[in-house]
Amino acid sequence: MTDGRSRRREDTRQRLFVAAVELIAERGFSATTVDDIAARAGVAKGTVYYNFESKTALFEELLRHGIGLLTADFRAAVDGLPPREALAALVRAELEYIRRYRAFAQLLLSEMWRTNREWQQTLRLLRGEAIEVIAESVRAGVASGDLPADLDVGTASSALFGVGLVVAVDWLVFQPDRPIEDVQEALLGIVRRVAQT
Amino acid sequence: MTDGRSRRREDTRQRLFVAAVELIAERGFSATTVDDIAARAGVAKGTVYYNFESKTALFEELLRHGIGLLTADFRAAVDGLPPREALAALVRAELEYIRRYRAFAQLLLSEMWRTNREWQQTLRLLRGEAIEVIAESVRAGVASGDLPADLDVGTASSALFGVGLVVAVDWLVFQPDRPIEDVQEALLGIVRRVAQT
DNA sequence: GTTTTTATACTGACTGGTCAGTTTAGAAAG
DNA sequence: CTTTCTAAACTGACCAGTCAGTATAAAAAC
Repeated sequence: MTDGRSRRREDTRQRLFVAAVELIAERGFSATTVDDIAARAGVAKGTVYYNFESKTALFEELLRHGIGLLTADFRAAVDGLPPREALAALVRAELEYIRRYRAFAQLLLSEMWRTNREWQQTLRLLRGEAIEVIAESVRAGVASGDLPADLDVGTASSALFGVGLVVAVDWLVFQPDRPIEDVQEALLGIVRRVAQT
Repeated sequence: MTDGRSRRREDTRQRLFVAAVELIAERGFSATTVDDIAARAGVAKGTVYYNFESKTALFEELLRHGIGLLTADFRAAVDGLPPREALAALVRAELEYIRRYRAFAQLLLSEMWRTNREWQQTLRLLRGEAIEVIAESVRAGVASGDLPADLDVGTASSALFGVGLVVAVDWLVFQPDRPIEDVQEALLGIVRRVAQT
């Protein structure tokens, strides 16, 4: 199944993803040209269109791929943990992810709350999947009494997700010298306080 | 001083601001055309260039105008208040602002953490001015012992600013039916807890 | 007060360039 | 002998910015 041909192809697609994510994080989708993406990936323009339907399709697959990884990390992080520990693990996982896929996180932050774009629907769905993992832990915690009973599951989950994203990206952009541990500690401290019953 | 001519011109500029902010919030800067802006403002394309140097210049002035209003609101909100009350007042002011200038808030969220764009410098400066108002209250609170001594002023201030923006815009985009008071209460509750000495 | 002049505000067709996407003939990899 | 990629030319839509000309309000001249 994974013969040399499809591995090679997967490699090319990966290089295109990396090139696209970096450029789009910097300049935004519309300001990034297909020629730029191809050049940075070290590939001919035709190859982009051999591997993807269109520029938009490339971007949508990129979103699917990136958020898919994040969701998987979230699932792995909470696996088997009780609610309060699960929340701490989620914060750690999110920051770790953002540190590793910095450009993708920046791109997400820029596109997440935009309306009226073609991929809006896709993004909304994917966001829902990632947040649902958080929501499961919050829901369990509220049910078991480990978390405040008056906590609104939906709001708390999306707030946790969004706050991690902003604080981490803000740190990456405006105070890149500061060690990530500081940010993680600050965020964990906040979550711990808010989670107090 | 305010003769018919300059009043008319100011009117046109205002209409262009409103049109531009709505379109850019939806589609982003690059995907918004000058023709679109002119059409929505109900003026000819040439008028845009009569009133502004370029598309980018229009956007930069828009940023200045919008963040200027926010900073002024912040100053008015904290005026004379002791630190802890000042923080609550800032949260209220920020949410009130976002409710009123919804599109601008969305635009800010999308463009704030982008790198390598022409207006990046301007935006960074303006962000600094707004956050400095928050920082003054935090600093005073830490000094007087009203706020935890180990609170990092810079991080806390920018986190407060960013969190308000994200939570509010997330609410506007994904749960528009929910009354703003809920969001305000939730946010105030969090800030109160975090601010505990 | 009516006419002429001037300054300011605005118009919209036009231009030069850019960019997504296509096409082609062929090379390289498997 | 098929799949994947290359290189380069090409098309057509779209778009930022320009410019010659028009409209209008106020000031100047009569």
